[in-house]
Amino acid sequence: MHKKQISKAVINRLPRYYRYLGDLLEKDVVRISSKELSDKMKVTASQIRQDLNNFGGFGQQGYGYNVEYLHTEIGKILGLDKKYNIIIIGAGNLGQALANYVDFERRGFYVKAIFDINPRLVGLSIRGIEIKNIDELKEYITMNQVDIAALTVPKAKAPQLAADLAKWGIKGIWNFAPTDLHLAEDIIVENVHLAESLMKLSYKLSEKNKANDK
Amino acid sequence: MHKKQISKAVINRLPRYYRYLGDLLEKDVVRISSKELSDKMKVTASQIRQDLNNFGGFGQQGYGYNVEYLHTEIGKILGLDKKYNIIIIGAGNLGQALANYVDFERRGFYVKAIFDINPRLVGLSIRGIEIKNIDELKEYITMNQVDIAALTVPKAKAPQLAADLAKWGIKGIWNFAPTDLHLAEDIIVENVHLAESLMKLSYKLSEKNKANDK
DNA sequence: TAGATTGTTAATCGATTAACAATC
DNA sequence: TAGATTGTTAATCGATTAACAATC
Repeated sequence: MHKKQISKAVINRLPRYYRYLGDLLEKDVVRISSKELSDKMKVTASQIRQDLNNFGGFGQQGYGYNVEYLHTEIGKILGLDKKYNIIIIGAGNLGQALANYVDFERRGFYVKAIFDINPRLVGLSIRGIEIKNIDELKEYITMNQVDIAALTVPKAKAPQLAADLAKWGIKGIWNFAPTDLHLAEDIIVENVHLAESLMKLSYKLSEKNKANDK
Repeated sequence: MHKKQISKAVINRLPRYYRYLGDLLEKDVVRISSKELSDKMKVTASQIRQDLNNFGGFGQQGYGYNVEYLHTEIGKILGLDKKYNIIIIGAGNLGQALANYVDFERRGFYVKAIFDINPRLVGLSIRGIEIKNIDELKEYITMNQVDIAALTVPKAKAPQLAADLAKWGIKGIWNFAPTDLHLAEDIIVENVHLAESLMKLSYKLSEKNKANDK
């Protein structure tokens, strides 16, 4: 059976749908039409229906979509019905911020350990999660089920570390280092490049300035 | 004169070009062809040439591109030749992580103040930058030139705060709150939705699992 | 039933890739 | 000059939007 590949553009929009549906759910909204949702989200109703129908018919003619049901189904598509064990590598400010972000657990992402190279940080705890020495990383991954490693280490350290993580059996890397990790393609990498995000903001600001100067 | 609008896809790629060129520059690489760069970046040479030619002819036939020149020119396109004053609103973990991220200054982004509602944080300093009471926000913005506000506050507070910031004359918002800010269109918003990034990773992981189960 | 809204096909639009003449 | 590589046009591909029959 030939399953049509879902386009990347669609996947990128799914978390946003999920967020809006979660917000509606909190407001006890029971049903919503693609038109109503399109008004809220500033996208076309057609796009919403096309996107959802990549995964199945979640709506009902003449009625629209049941908010709770659609929220749950998109959650399943995103894999949020599963639990993931995360380790954070790099206990700097960003690593600590991630470790403190309790909301992740609500979505099934559990931070199990933090690793750092700095002996002054090793032994400390964040939210009850111990900072371990990075020397113990290999053994930890081998002995525990770890699904995701969040990489908040300096750029220079990231590629080698990522290669090691892949070798030791990590499945996914949430990469915050400002570099691309070129790994075997069965290792999933999701990048968060803050500097690039800020540059986009900078671009848009200077575009606006140019427009105003005219 | 009719200036062709640059597509969003192109803008999104510019910071990545800038990063690769910066890396080449550090390695003292003088020239690079679109073909060589395409091999490194895993994109087509054709796309690189198309992207760059939206902004002008930066290369030379038979030679390629001068790395330093191209780096500088893309920097100008991105507005990195200008200086920006940033304030951070929300001195939680993420706000503190941003305040500590020295590298931003290298690119012309200067963190001038941090604001928080929590009286226990007010008065503390991060890298010599004082945490002020959020009550002083309006006056600060009015009295100082502030270009960008990084918003690292809880979701519930973000929309009202963003509306206030817009009213008080902020030009750009770097939004880390997991919500969309619907503001007048002359206010530039750049979102960093960490939870959505993690969901994409989750999706890709569960896709891989499904493929393996077959 | 009549009205509303989906699911889905077809049309349009835009982005990417290929190809090659221009030119360094 | 000959070889290399750009800048740019044309062809292809994919994503978005429009339209409407199906159906609740």
